[in-house]
Amino acid sequence: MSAIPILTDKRINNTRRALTNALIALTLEKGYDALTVRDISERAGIGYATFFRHFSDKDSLLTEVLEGTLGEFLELIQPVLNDPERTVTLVFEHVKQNSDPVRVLLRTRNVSPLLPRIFAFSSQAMLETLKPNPKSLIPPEIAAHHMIVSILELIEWWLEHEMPYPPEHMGKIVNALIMQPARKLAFLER
Amino acid sequence: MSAIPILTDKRINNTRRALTNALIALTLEKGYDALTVRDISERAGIGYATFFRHFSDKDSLLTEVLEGTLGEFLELIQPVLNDPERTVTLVFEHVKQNSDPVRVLLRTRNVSPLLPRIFAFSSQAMLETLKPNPKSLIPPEIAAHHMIVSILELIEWWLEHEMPYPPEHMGKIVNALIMQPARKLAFLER
Amino acid sequence: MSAIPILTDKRINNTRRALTNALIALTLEKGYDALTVRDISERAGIGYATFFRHFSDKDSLLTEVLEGTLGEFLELIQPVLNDPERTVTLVFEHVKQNSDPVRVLLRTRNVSPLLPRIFAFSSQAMLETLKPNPKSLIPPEIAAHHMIVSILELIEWWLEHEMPYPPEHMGKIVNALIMQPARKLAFLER
Amino acid sequence: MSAIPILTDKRINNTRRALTNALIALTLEKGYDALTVRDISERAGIGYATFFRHFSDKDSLLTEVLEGTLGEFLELIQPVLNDPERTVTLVFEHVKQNSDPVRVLLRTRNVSPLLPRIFAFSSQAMLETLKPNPKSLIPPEIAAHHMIVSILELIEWWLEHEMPYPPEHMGKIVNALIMQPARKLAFLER
DNA sequence: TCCTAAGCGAGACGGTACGTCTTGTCTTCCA
DNA sequence: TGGAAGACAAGACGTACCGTCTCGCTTAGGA
Repeated sequence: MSAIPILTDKRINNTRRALTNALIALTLEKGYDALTVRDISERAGIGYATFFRHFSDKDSLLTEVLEGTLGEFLELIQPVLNDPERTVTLVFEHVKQNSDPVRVLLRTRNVSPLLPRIFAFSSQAMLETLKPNPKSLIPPEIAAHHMIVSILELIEWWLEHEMPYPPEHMGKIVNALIMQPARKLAFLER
Repeated sequence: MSAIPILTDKRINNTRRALTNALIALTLEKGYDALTVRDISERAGIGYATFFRHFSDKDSLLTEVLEGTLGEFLELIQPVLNDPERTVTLVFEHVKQNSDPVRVLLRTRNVSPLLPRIFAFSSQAMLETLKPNPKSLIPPEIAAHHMIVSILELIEWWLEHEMPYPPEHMGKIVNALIMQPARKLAFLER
Repeated sequence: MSAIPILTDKRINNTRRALTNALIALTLEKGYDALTVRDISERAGIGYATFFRHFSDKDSLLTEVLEGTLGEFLELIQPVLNDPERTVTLVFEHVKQNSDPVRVLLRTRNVSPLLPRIFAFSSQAMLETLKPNPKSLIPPEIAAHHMIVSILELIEWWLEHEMPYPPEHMGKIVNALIMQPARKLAFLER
Repeated sequence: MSAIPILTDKRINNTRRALTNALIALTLEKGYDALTVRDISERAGIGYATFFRHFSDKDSLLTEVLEGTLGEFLELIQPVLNDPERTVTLVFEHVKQNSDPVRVLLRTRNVSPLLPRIFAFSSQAMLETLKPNPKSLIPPEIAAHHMIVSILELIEWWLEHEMPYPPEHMGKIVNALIMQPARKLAFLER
C-alpha cells in the first residue's frame, strides 16, 4: 500500500506559484489594472499561452491569490474571536509578516468581489454573537460594519506608512478607538 | 460692452454635460472599469472621435466629474467646520440629493487619485485645528485619518442600503460612534 | 447637382490594392500556405488589425484576387469564342502580360474552389455549343473537360519554363495537340 | 546465425499503418489542409505525442503515403512501357483498386513536391525513348509533358465522377485523345 | 521465469498565429 | 468652422495548434 500521489506533476505547482508571485510583485510595482497577461507570464518565466492553461483570466489569478490570503486570515482569527484586542493584535502581526499579499488585497478592493463578501459575512457573524441594545441610537448592523471596515482602513494606513507602530500598539489603538465605543454604544454587555 | 462670454459655444457645454451624465449613468450600471470610450460616447449621443476633443481619456472625464462633486462638498462644509455634528448632517443631506455622482466617487476610489488626496488634505486640516493630547495612546494622525475614512465608509454603507435612516440620524450616529471617541481619546479638548 | 461620390475614402482603395499586391508577391516568393496575415500586412505597409477590416481571412483576400483575374479572362475570351485558335492565342497573350496573378491562380488550385467551378462552367458551355458524335468512343464531357484542363496545364508549364515560345506559337500547339483531336474525335463538325 | 530482425516491435508497424490509414481517410473527409495532428492521432487511436515518435510532421506522414502509392505505380508500368494503351489500361485498373490513396495523391498535388518530381522524371524518360520530329511545330518536351499530365487529369475526372467507364474504355479514350495525337504530331515513328 | 529496454498514453510546456476588441490619431465630409 | 463618421496603427486578449519534454505503464524478448 502506497502513499497517495495526489499531485502528479510538480511543474504545475511551480508554475502556479511563479504566477502568483509575479502577480503580487507586479501589482505592487505598477498597479493591478496596468498589468497585462504578457507582463505576468514574462515575470513568472513561463510561456504566454501557459498562463491560460492555469487561469482563464488575470482576474482568475487574482482570485486565487486573494482566497489564499483571506483564508489565512480566517484561520488565524477563528480561535480567538472572543478576545477582540488579541484578535486585532494577531491580525496586525499577520499583516506585518505577509505585507505584500495584504497590500495586493487592499489595492484590488474594487476589482475583486471577495473582500466585500468577506465583510458581509463577518458583519453577519458579529451580529449573531453580540446582543444588540434595543435602546441604542446606533443600529447594530451599522456598528458591526463600522468595526470591520474601520480596522481595514487602519491596516491600510499602517501599511502605507510603513508600519510605524508595533502590532500590539495597533491592537490597543483599534480597541480603544473602534471596538470599545462601538460595543458600548450599540450592544448590551461584554 | 457685452456680458462676459466665458462659454463661447453652447454645444461644447451640451457635449461635455452629455458625456459626464453618460459616465455617471454607465458607471452605476456596469462599473467604471468595464466602460469603453465607445460606450460612453454612444450613450451621450456624440461621435466617437468627438470624445477625444473634449477629454484626452476616460480617466480625464472621470476627473472632471469627481472634481465637481468634491468641490461642492468642500463648499458645503467650509462654513460649519467647527460644528462636527452639523457638518456631518449637512454632508449626508448633500449625499442624499446627489447620490449618483457620490456613488461614482466612492466606486472609483482606487482609480482616481483625487479622493486619497482629499483625505490627506482633510487630515492635515484637522490636525492643524485640533490640539493633540501628548499622553494619549492614539497618535493624532491616526485619529484624524480614522475620522475621515470612517465617515466615508458609513456614507458608502448608507448609499448601498438605500439610505434607510434620515441624514440627521446618520449625523448623530457618526458623531457618537466616530467623532466623539476620537476627539476624547486623542485630542485635548473640544 | 454633383458627380456621384461612390468612393468616399481613397485610403480604402490604396489599402486594398496594397494588400492584393502583397498577396501576389508573397505567394510567388514563399507559397500561399506559408503566408501569415502578419506577413501580408507588413509587406503591404498596413497595420495587422486593418487587414481584418477589409478581409475576414487570408482566403477571402485570395478570392478577391482570383475573381479579378478570372473576370478578366472571361471578358477577354467572350467575343472570340467561336475561333478556338484565336481564343487560345489571346489567352496566352493575356497570361504573358499578367503572369504574376495567373501564377497565383494556378498555385492556389487546391485552396480556392474558384478554378474548379470555372472549369465545370466552361465544360458545360462547351457542351452546349458543340454537337456530340453519338458514334464516338469518347464521351463528350470527357472531351470538353480534357480541352479545358489540358490548356491550363500547358499554361502552367509555359509559365514555369519562362514562356519560351511566343503566344501565337502556343496557340498553334494547343490547337494541334488538344483542340483539333478532341473535336475531330468526339464532336460532329465545327 | 539468425534471421535479420529488422522490425523489432510489431506495435511500431501497427502504429504506422493506423496513422497512414487515418491520414487517407481524413484527407478524403475534410481535406489535407484542414487536418491537425490531433485529428490524425485520435482517428488512428494513438497518443498525440506518439505521432511525433514516428513522423516529424504531418507532411512527413503524407510523404510516406505518397511514396508507397507512387512506388506501386512505377512497379506496375515498368514492364509494359512500350505498349501505351496497355500501360494506360493497367494504370486505370490499379487506380480502381486503390482509389483512396490515389485520391489523396491527386488532392495533395501542390502540397507535396513528389508528384511534380515524378512528372519531370517521366517526361525525361519519355523523351529518351521517343525520337523527336525536328520539323514538328510541337516541341517534344511539351508533347511529353502533355501526355503525362493530361492522363492524370483524366484519372482525376474519372475518380470524381465515380469511375463511370471501365478501365479498358478509359485506356482507349486516353490513347485516342492524347497519346496518338501527341506521338503523331511531335515524334517520328511509333 | 524474471528483467531490462522499448513503445506507448498522458499531458505540461514554450512558442506562434489567429481573429477580436479597444485606444487614441488622423482625415474627409457636411451643416 | 466644428462636429460626425470612420479609417487607421498599435497592441492586448483568449484560443488553437505545433513540436518538445518528462513521467509512468505496459509489454516484448533475451538472460
